[in-house]
Order: sequence, then C-alpha cells, then structure tokens
Amino acid sequence: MSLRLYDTATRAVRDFVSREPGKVGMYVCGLTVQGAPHIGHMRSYVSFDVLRRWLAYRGHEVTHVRNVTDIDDKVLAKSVQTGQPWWAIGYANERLLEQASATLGCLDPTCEPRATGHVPQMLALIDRLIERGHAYAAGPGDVYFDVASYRDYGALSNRRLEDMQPAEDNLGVDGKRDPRDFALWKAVKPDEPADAYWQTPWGRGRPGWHLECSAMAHRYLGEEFDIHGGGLDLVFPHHENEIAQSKAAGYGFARYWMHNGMLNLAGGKMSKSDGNVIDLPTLLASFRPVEIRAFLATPHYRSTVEFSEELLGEAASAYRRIEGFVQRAIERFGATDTAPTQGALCADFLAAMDDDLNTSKAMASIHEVVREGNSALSEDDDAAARSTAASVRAMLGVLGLDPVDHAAEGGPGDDLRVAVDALVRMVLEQRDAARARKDWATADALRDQLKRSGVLIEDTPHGPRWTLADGSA
RNA sequence: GGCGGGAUGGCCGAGUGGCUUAGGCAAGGGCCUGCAAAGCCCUGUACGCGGGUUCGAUUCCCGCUCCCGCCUCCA
Repeated sequence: MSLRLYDTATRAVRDFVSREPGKVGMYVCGLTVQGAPHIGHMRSYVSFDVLRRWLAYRGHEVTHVRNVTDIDDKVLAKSVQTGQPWWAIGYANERLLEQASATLGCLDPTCEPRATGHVPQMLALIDRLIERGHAYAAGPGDVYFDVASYRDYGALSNRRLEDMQPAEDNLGVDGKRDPRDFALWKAVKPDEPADAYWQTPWGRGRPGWHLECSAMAHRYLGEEFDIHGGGLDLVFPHHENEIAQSKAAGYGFARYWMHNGMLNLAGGKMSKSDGNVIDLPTLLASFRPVEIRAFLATPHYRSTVEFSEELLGEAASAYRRIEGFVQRAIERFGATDTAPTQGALCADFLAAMDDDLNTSKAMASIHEVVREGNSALSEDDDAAARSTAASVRAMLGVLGLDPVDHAAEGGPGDDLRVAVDALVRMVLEQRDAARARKDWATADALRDQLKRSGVLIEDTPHGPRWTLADGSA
C-alpha cells in the first residue's frame, strides 16, 4: 500500500507520487507575524510536522519551506499604533513563533524565508506577469493582478468568478480595473511607517499579501513542486491567488494542496480578530508540551477540533497511558534496549498513516500494542516487552511523541527533580522498613503524605516507583 | 445568497452496506495488591430527523433541521 493524501484542488484522496523519486518539496504557509501565535496556529504547525515526518519515514528526502510574512497591513498598522518599528514587531513575534514550534517538538523546516528578504524575486515575478498581460500598474506604486486574464481563477476553492461579488466600494478609486483584482504591490501610504517601502519601476511600495509565497516557493522549490499546505482558511483568497500568480507566470506550481482544519474555541474558529485566543504559554502552566502536542496530533488533521482544557486533559490522560508503559519498560530495560527500530511499526499503524495520515486510527493501534506490552511486562516476558516498547517508541516517534525525545523539555518543577528524587527515596526507605515489619499504618501514612505533596507511589514486583501527580515523570 | 465540511454510545473520536460493528477518557464489576496505585479482564449496543433504494443502511440516494468554515484580514 502506498501513501494517499487528500488534495484540496481535486477534492479527492489521491495516491501520492513525488515529482522526483525519493524527494519531496513542500511549501507550508507559516504566519504573518502581526501578533503572538496561538494554539490554532500550532495545530497547523504540528499537522504539517507530522506529514513531514511521515514522508521522511516513507523514504523521502523532504525539503520543507515555511515562510514568515513579516510585512503587511496589520504589522504596519500595529507599528503606527504602538510606535515600535514594524520590523521589530515582526521579529519579536517571529521569535515567539519559533519558540512555540520548538516547544511542541516540531522539526525545524529546511528553510524559513522572510518576505522582506525576497523583494527582488517578487519584482521579477511582477515583471513577468505584466509582460504576459496578467498584471497592470494602476498608479504610482500600485500593481494589480488581472483576475479575468487567468482562466482557471477559482478552481482551487471551487468558486466561479461571477459568484464573487466583493463590495464595490473602491472600484475606480484605487485604479483597479475589476474589484476582484488583487494587489501584487502596494503603494506607500501617508499614514504608514515611512521606512516601509522599496523603490521599484512602478513606484515606491511594498509587497501585497500572496506575492511573497509565489516568489519564495519558486526561489527554493522551483517552478513546480510537490505539496503546498496551510490552514483551511487560506484556501481563498490566499492560495487561490498564489496559484493565479504562479501559473499565469508559466510555472507548474504545487501538485498537491493540503489544508488542516480549524481549531475552535467555544464553537467558533480561534482567531485573533475575534479575540477568542489561547496561547501556548498559558497552557504550559497546566500541561506539558508533549501532552499538548498529543492533543493536537491525535484528531485527523482535516477535522475541526474543539478546544477546551477538559478535552486537553482527556488527551493528556490517554497519552499518559502510553507514556507509562514506555517509562516502565525503560526502567526495566533501559532506553537503549527499547530504542525505536526501523520497520517496527505495526501494520495497522502503517496503513492508517498511509491513508491520508489517519492519526486517530494510528493512535488506536498504538494503544493496542501498549496493552500487549503491559501484559508482557506483568508476565515478565522480557523479549516481548522489549520489542513492543521499541515498536511503540518507533510509532510515537513518527508522530513526534516519543517520551524520550520529550524527556528533557521538563514539566512544572522539573528543575527540582534530582532533589525530589533523593528526598522521596529517603521516605521510601522508611516506608520499606515499616512494610517489612508489617506496620501498615506507618507505611500508608508515609505514602499519603507523599501523595499530598504531589508524589504518587506505586509498588511493583521490582520495587516502588514514584511519579508526579501532574503527569511529569 | 454561493461554495465546502460536519452531526456516532456519559464525553472525545475512527470507521463500515451485513462480519468479533476501532481506540481513548470517564463509570461499574473482577483479577492482582497487606491496602492502594498502575496494569490486565469484563460490562455499557451508538450512529441528528423523515422518506427512498436494498434481502439488509449508521454506512448509498432525496428532503429537512442544526452546527462550523470560506466568500473581508486569518493557520
């Protein structure tokens, strides 16, 4: 069985065949760095990180390009509003984003180009579009894409040009020939920061939204590449416009279009403009990064996900069941003996992932293997326990959820682990002594005391073990 | 109004024309344990409403209701 992916452009699941055997070029829309990222953004990052890891597992060398759009209307508006330089705002938010991405265990992209660093490529593209009759300069600094000149406009988002009836408020005012035309290049405006422009043959201005992605995808992945991804809310107009720009310029552009579903809060899309936003630092007060990642990675990437702390808590509990097994196996055999091995993925998992990244089903198969592993562990079937642990770790690894990879990231109070461990051991020695003389009252009192301090004790045939009540082990 | 997605057992969430009808969380019972915890075993018969096709539909078709997204900035 081979990998099949849902392609937005054809609205169907298709066999994935890369342009070049063994290589995949993938462009994923990152963010416009106008504000701090929220977990809805992170869902997109995690979704495409899973895709990238799966492509790699399936033997592809992946070139993963993810853009940072560091200049646009909102960044400039914010600059005027706060008095901060627009480039400082963008950079600050870019760093928050980078941090959030790393915290959730997303692999770094191969390249993360910024819009402002690719103005020459954008100008070249505009030039080419004007030459081919698909774009026109409308006034000093303004260049528009002529939507009517591109026959397939609307093909991706499945809408017809005549169905699009944008407000005709500024028809003629800004020099547009058709209200549906979109800006490739925008003229400097008096109420925007004075240093936000480039000199061009069409006048002073700055990039319009959409242009940077066409230019940068071309720069790093070539005229045609395999996968273009992003959030479902980018299908129109952003991706539709990217296609128009790139194809009208004569390039093949993306062969598969993939879009992740939205993250909802209280029934509606989590969105900065609606103000219903939760960011990662807020959640880190109560949950570990790996638990948040498990929450984001378990539902199918195309489904809408409802966010709530309760739901996140459920996902965390489910993850802890798996993690508990891996930890017990590692305590017994060591991390090396349970190291994930290539080819250790079970057939159900493999089939689920190949089927348009069905992570829900894939997680179900991990849970089944965990059950086998737990049984092997309690029956002291070391060989079986070892191999199931290696298998579970391999499968988790593909999802970016191997507990060992996340061990260093730390949960609340993690810096005190060594000290806590020493103290708990002292208490456990006393408790062992009490148990040895069958003084159950004393033994239980010690255990209860630890529990009140957030330390959970479990007696196993191989001695007592402790974990923290919040799940960080 | 146009386009698209969705409604599954207490909750989350896969999936399928009929088969042992995922998996998890929570709950109850059991095993294990000095008692616990963890783990394992068992239990819970669900597919929004109304029609239709079919020997048989949660799964296919039609209609309806409700929800969500896009159509303006948006991961």
